[in-house]
Amino acid sequence: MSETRWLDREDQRTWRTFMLATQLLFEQFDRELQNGASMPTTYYEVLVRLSEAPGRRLRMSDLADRSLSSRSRLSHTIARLEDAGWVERETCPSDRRGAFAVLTDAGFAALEAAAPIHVESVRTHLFDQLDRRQLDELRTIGEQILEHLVSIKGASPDQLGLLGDLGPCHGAGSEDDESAAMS
Amino acid sequence: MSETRWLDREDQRTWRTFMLATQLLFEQFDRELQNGASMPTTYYEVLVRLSEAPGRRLRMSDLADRSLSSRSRLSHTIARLEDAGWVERETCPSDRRGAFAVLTDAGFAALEAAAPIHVESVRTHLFDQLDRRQLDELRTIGEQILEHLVSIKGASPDQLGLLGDLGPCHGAGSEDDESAAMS
DNA sequence: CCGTATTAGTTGAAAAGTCAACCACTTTTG
DNA sequence: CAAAAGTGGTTGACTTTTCAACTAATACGG
Repeated sequence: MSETRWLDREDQRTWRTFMLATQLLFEQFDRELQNGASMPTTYYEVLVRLSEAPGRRLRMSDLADRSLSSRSRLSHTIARLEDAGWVERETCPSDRRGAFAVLTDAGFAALEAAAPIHVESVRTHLFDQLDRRQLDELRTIGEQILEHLVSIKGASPDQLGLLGDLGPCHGAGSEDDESAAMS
Repeated sequence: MSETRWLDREDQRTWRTFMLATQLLFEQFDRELQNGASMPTTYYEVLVRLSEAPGRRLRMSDLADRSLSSRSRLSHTIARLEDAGWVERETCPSDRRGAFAVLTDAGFAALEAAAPIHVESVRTHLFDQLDRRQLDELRTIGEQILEHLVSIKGASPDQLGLLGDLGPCHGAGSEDDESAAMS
């Protein structure tokens, strides 16, 4: 085991700034979603992933990956969402161990109410604060980190399903497809 | 209330990539600190902030801000850290409501053991994946977001104390001052 | 000074998250 | 095709976090 590669003053500053900014940024998003739509981000994540899945349904494991949750956590979360009437469980015909989580109409309505709040947060506190070049830079940085994490198995390709069908971005997609844009 | 400014395909991709990458990155740091040093990041954060404070002590509120924790949460956390023998509470002479959290020698030792693990994580998964230009870019982006959040009171200047005396980075500081470098 | 408002910090109960054990069902394999 | 191994998902106990209420001490305004 070799000598520790400590961070020098400047790298230290970069690291702390990055950590602080992202941390506070996500806290801000959480707060605004909670205050404006009475919905925790964990619920929101789940509802979004379901809403954009075919048939508004997803297998539990699949949903767990896409919403960056452990299977266990998702089980508990879905239980709460069922109580709220936003999601229902359905057994899988082809594999009787399996279960689907299905978004209900009430769940979709709750999501529709919450989405504008959240999107506005993301615009205001992230996109509006950076110029095009910085946003490109940020995406590239994210992609590199992601690629690295996948390569060392710190991330599973399934989690990348979160990126959806958002192809490698030479997109001619419809801009106003609301149901696919609520992230 | 005006029309929602939805994200187009490309911005959507940027946002999700950023979110996914940061999320998984921090999860990776947590995992490696937990596996390699049997210490959750919440504890680590607290120990670091204490270690770099004068006298290795900090008022509870101050520590709460710097470790990005609520006061309540910090109270509970410090209780656990006291049980572990890593921190002690001390009453404040000048304000009898107040309390200090003080890092013990055992706590400092635990931190010294954990720090190399964590620094190596940050290097490997963040710094080693980006070039100098990208790191500069990332810092600037962080600073802009931070400035914005402070301006709308999404962040308190006290939390910026986290950035420490790391002046605006024209640093001629000693590189091997271990006790100040364990972040 | 006295009463009111603030501030520092804690507390306990409820909510959410983690962890490991566990069913029930599939798949593999000898 | 039976036994073993693996997969999908849930459960319950335990830990951590949140939330609102609370104590105690300081600050402020008349």
